[in-house]
Amino acid sequence: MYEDLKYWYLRDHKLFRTLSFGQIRQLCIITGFKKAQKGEIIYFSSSDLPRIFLLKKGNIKIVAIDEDGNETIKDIIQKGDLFGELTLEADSQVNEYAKVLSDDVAICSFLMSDFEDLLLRNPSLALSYTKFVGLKMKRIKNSYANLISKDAKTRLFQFLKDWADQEGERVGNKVVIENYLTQNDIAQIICTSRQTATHLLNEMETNGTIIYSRKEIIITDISKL
Amino acid sequence: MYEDLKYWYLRDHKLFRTLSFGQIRQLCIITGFKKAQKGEIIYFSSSDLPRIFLLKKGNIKIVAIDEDGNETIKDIIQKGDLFGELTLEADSQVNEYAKVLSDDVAICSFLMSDFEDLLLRNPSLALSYTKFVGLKMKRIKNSYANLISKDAKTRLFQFLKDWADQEGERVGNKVVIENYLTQNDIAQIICTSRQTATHLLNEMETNGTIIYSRKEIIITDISKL
DNA sequence: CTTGAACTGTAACATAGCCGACAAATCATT
DNA sequence: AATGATTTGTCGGCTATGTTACAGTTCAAG
Repeated sequence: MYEDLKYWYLRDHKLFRTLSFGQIRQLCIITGFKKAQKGEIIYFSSSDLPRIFLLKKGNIKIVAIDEDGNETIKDIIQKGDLFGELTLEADSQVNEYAKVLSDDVAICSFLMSDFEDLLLRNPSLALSYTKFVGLKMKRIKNSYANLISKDAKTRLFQFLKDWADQEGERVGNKVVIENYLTQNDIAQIICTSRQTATHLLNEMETNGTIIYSRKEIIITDISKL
Repeated sequence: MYEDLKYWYLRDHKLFRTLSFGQIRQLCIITGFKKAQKGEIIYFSSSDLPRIFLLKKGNIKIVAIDEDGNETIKDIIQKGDLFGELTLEADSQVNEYAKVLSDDVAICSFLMSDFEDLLLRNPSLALSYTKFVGLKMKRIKNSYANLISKDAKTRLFQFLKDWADQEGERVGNKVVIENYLTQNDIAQIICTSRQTATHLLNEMETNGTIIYSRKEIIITDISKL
């Protein structure tokens, strides 16, 4: 594999910026690299050694399947995000897979054990990582709090706002979001039925709050939510 | 303050067991210690320096108040748990307080900045701590997943099961739990109205699944849920 | 033993949103 | 252009649960 590329990818991530180039080189922990196309499904085989992944390009969704076969969207991972067992604790019984949402995707990965070694040798990185995991936790807490106490409409609003913040292209008060999700995906994310999501989106469209298409979503005035 | 007591309290916590007595002594980060009685409310004043707390004795609940004045139970903290800003990231805008549930309570606390220093000097502790936060996250994820996909009855069952696991005194298939929660508390934890909780508890009592009183809850046969 | 506050019990009513069912539109593939 | 698969639109009935409202119980404190 291209040695320089490895380092570049790691340095690029905000978590690793504190490390010197020498340190990264010396530690050199990347062991896997993968490209995939839209719709492709990536399994986390539990038999395999536990890994941490870094999404370099594109978007994927993490889907969990429970005992009854119901699918839930656990997470939407965006460019630059780390994912996988961030808790550094292998957890075999969970049944999850990742599905590629964008046109294509680049993922690199490293072994959890290697990463642990790295953390042990770099306390400041360990601290950053702890904060990173903490931040992730805070986000999850927040979004769940929303799910529970608010109704479907508010949840959709909140979701659109978040999405716009993270990925939207803002022009004045107008925000354009590239829409790589189906209405069903959106429904699953905000935890409602597909029908309700459809209904609410159409309502917003007739209100003039958004312009919806399969390619993109335009929020006509973000300041009005 | 009693120097020995400090060390003892820290060593006692599973997170700190990896440290030698010398290390703890040398680092010595405990700065606060507090006792409180049932019903007392402990505010986390945001003006104060950010701290991490360790509950040595008793139970408390963390309650958050949102913009509309609604109260939600964020967490139930039990003996031996760490709480406060576990993410090591001060977060001022959250409006939370802690209320003492058990007869009395002992809490010790240390400054977040001191703890950070400790982590920086003890990478293996940092790693343990990360895993600890991760575990906490996993628990939260699970309980929220429950809240969302299951109905109130299932949620109550799950809650009772968890509670029994954590604190129940098991005699054969019978489990006795010391009940320091009101039905309203339970309702808030499983995210339903007080009335529904009451109704479900009574239903379980007439079924013979549980024997409920304000002092204790007896699950007649844990194996049947 | 009394009194007030905090809990617990019960009922009637309203409703958000789930579900099933099907039609229409859009997209990908040959 | 044709065909099948996926996604979106729409409707009505149904159920779990929130809400409002009030009465009965328990408990602590004087």
